[in-house]
Amino acid sequence: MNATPRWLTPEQKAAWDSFIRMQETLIGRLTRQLHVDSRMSASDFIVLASLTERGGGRMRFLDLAKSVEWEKSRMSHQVARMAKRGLVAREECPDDGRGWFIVATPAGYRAIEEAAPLHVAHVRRLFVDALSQEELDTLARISQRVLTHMEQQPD
Amino acid sequence: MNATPRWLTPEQKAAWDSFIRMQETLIGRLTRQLHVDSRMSASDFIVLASLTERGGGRMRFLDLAKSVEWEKSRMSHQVARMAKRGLVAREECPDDGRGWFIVATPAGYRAIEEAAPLHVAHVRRLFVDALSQEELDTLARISQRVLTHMEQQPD
DNA sequence: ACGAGATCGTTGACGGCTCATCTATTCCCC
DNA sequence: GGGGAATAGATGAGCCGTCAACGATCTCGT
Repeated sequence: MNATPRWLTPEQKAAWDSFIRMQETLIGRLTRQLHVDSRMSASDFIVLASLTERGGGRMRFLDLAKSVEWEKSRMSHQVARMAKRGLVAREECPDDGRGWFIVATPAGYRAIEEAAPLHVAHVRRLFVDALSQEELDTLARISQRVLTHMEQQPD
Repeated sequence: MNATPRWLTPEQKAAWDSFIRMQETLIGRLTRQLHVDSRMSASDFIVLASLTERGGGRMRFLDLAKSVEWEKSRMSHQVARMAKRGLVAREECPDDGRGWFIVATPAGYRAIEEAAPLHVAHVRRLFVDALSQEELDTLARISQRVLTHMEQQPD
């Protein structure tokens, strides 16, 4: 007895389903809109935003990866693609022969500065405007609770 | 005056950030866990689940796509991959020479039946168990509100 | 000073997603 | 019944993400 039930209750399933549906629809629309507006992927945006805001336009590779919570492999591929398109550049690191600095190029700055206000406008239009400040606070609290809970769980 | 502000308020930004972080972490962990447990992608899972639950194991291609709200191109690629791995098969449609039925193979049934309880267990462990039923209801209501709001917005 | 192990980052293979374009059929209206 | 528009679905290019394996450099104990 007290076995974990095999399925979710209808109420639990309803919550899960609507969360998943909302999240997929919202992320999908924002991603497509970002691409249409700015010819940038969500990954490009996040990397440039973190690099310029939190790193002053210049960060060690792994610090950059940590700042957006990505695995190094993902960041490595991403930086390679962005370097090819001229959004960032790699600079040698004098203190550590293995390492690199990733630098936002002028084109990278231009790209993020043009994209950011448009992106924020869509976030507002599709998400923020749908909810009251109280609902936003509640969602933040719930999200934080799930995050904290996950941190305590293995994998 | 009354111009739309360029950025979000700190409270709005906090809500947005924690939602995004939660959603990415949660989806990422569930996806990886599904692959480890069942050698299946989230897409495989969704398609097989919809096909077997809502379609009795046999559905017209576009009905299947609509049932999971995917574009036909995405579904076409997905079905091609799944067919190659033997999870589904295509059957000709007598009523419409352009169309196909997508059928879950025995291997497909086996795969979803093995994967589903494991997946649900992770959803419970990482998400449902983090929240009270009241919080789940609140999240469902908020998600629904965002969805409804998005439906009224162009693109 | 040297070797084991840790750390920094890259690479290749593979599957997944989007967009644009294409073919084959069916519908419908004259 | 013939021709144009709509519909069903496939295809190819290009980017993105994961996993596993790898080479290069650094660190630290002895």
